[in-house]
Amino acid sequence: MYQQRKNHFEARAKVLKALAHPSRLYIVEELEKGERCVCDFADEIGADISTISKHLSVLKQAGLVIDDKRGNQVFYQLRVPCILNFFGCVESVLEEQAKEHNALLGR
Amino acid sequence: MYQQRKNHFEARAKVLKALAHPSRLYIVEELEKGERCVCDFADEIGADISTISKHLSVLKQAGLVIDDKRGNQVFYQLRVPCILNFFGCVESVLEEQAKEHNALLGR
DNA sequence: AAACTATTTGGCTAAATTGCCAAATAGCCA
DNA sequence: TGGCTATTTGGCAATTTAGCCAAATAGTTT
Repeated sequence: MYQQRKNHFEARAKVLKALAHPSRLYIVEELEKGERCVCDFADEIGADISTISKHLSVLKQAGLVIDDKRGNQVFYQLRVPCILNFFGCVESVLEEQAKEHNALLGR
Repeated sequence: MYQQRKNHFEARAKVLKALAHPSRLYIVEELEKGERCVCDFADEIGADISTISKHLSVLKQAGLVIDDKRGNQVFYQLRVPCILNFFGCVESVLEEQAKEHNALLGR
């Protein structure tokens, strides 16, 4: 059952891995508001532009964003509109953790 | 805007990272059907039991599963019920990729 | 063409992840 | 107690990832 669908699990994992980085999560959240160019992120995140560019490349490889070069800037936008809902569950995991943490502290 | 919520993005990323592995995705999918013990997975996945145990530990650390020792077995179950919906979006990313791939091949 | 801006790529090091084996731990049963 | 089963932990090598700098590429402007 695992071996037969191994490729499928690997493909899923690749998408999740692309999302599993704080800077990339921020980028995805920002892109939900609309397209952005690379330079928009560099200041906000506080990393080298080449680092941001590589993060965007990871998201692109995973099929999460598409890029569009206009002039000498490259604009990125989300390719799949459902990412935000996607995080509802992640949040509920974090909430459960918070609850338990508080319970352990006797609150 | 990023710096202020950095901790939040890091917490989210941790959860996603825990899910971002083919074997762990399989485990999560199986756990949706009900609790399982460690040994159930070893044969199916074809990895060393210690490897499976470590995967389960990663899921536990991330708050995704809880464990319950009964006798000399340890049973794991999902802690958060929404994980399955969670994958709807991942699937749509994969479908988009497939579409584009076919388009490039002129199908 | 030269200077300038925006982005990507290559190279490097440091850190994290994966998965195996061997050893340790815990519970059960004779 | 001793042996057996199930699971976890420690240690190790191989692979991957992250992020910086420097260099390359592409487009714009003078």
